[in-house]
Amino acid sequence: MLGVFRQFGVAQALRASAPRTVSARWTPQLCKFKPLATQSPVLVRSFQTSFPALKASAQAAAQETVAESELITKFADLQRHELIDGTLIRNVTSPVRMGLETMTEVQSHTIHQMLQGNDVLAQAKTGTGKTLAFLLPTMQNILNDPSINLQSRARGYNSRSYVEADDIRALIISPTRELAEQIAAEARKMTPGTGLMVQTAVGGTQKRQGLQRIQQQGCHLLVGTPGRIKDIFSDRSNGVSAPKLNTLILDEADRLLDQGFSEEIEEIQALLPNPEQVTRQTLMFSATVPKAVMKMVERTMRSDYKTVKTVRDDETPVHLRVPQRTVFIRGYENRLPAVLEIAKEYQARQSQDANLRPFKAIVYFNSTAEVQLAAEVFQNLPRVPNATTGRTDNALGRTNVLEIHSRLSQRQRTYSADAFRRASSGILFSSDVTARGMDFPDVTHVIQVGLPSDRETYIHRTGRTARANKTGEGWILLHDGEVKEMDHMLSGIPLQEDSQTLHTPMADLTKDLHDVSPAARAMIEQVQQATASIGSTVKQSTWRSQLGHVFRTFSSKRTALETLNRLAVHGYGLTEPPTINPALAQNLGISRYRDLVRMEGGGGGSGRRSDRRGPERSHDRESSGRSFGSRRFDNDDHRFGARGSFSRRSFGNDDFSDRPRSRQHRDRDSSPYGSRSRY
DNA sequence: AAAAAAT
Repeated sequence: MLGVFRQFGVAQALRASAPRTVSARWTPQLCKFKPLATQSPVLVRSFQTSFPALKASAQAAAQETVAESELITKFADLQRHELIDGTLIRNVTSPVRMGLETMTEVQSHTIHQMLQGNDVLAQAKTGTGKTLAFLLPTMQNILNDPSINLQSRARGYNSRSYVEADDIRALIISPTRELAEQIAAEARKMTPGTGLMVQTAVGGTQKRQGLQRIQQQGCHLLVGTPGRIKDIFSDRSNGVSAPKLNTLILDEADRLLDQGFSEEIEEIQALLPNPEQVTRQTLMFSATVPKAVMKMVERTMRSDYKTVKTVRDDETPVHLRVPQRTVFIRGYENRLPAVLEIAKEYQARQSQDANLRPFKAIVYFNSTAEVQLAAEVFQNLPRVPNATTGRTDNALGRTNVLEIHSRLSQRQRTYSADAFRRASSGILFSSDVTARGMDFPDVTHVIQVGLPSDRETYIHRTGRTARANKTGEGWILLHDGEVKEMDHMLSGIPLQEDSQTLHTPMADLTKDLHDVSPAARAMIEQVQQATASIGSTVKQSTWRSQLGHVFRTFSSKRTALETLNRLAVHGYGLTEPPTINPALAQNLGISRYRDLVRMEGGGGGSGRRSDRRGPERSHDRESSGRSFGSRRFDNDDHRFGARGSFSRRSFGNDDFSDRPRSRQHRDRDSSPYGSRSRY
């Protein structure tokens, strides 16, 4: 079977059995080089690039979109037309393996273009099977090469029982370790019986062991993260190399090519064989292609690259298809109670409605410290004996509480990812490590706590739900102060304000909770109780970790400070907001808010006032000679004692009714927003 | 002070 491909090559197979392809519609000039077309598509391509006229015509062809009717849409047909090896197709279609039958639009277009030997920029939405789209043709191209030493052949014909470590043919780069592992896992489902070896190279794992595995088992496809890949390829003595690398794939290309990653990607490319000597196909997958990234794309890919854009109407992108709700919260201290309430409200309905799937949510925060704190709070939720099960359950019953972010060891990260994948019900507190590409089955909720750093991130996070024809819902918890930025960042996204479903978001946690409904009050108190047992150092650093993001997303620095200060006291239960380094305050542009900022300096947090005053004042250039800040603390201290674990002492924005400015802000921004239906 | 990513 493989012999057929080797003998005739893909190009001929395409012409013979699938005449309705791009190559068949290419302009007559191409026909002059007919003999070449019967050889491997790699040769056709390298020829094109060296003839300007031909290159131009190829570009013209690139503009044409392949008509829907001319594309192969069933995996089985790829085998029937002898485009893809039967074993590969069996692995994809077999019910006991991947069980796939029909290709998604991205898959059919990308596979088509790749088998033609084209460079491809695929703009595909999340959850449309991008991984398979590039793995299948990549593997086929490797199998097409007669010089490839496959695992089974090695056993049969060679004295050695392994394939070489220096025969990497395809390199797949991903922005996160988990995504790399996920891609490799999918690749390994496709390879049984083909003799292809897939290996990973990611950070956080034993480098020596990884190298050993590659050396002993060989490697045709290497999937990894930039740092480790660069590390491995820079060391020429480890025997791992890719002198015949024919395929380079950048998954989540927009991420890999943006600031912070692009340099490393270029360094990796410099370590790979020169594409002038070893023909190389480059593929980039990206849900969005910002202008800044386009420059890198054009620098990396051959000029005749093809763009695959999926525009079919019935494949609406997840972020336009999934119901998404905005919940306005009174303060940041309402965030975790609101998350708890979303979970409980759904669980209550789910227990009554067999059609609802078990609660499985990813909760996104913008800093790892926040993720850690939230996970700890939810793990600490008070447990009560459950009469029916005999176990002690917390408010969420048997829901798995997991966390994932870069502060965890790779072991813990892998555990969390696997456990959440397997869990039928669970809540995963996450940083943006899982925002892109991760495929957790059956996620019912994506909850974003605060605005993400950019629009793309919002869309990618939301894309973790409603995958594989399932439904899902998106939630975002926002403060009034973030509305302006939200309008800008998330314009055009169908967000609907929901002020009905939940009761905790607008509760005033700076006051007694007697006018809050008993159920909501119970949730707030459970969160407060769970928060109380966490150390203040942790809370202080968590608080500080949010500064940058908050001042970027709030339109008013004053409101931002008030929000943060309330969070510190009424959310975290600290006696006073943490101090801020004067230089940092300067950077954040907040040093003039002397009544709201506690400047770091001298004796430290709980020291006597006189200890703090000196250095603080000396640093503040905008000082008018009066120190409201310190006075305020002095006054507050004797007015309010710590009551229980939560001080009721007000700080900064005492409450909205006391501050006409804040109220005005709310009235202006919140109400009109709430009443206008944007869709 | 801030996701991620090499040790």
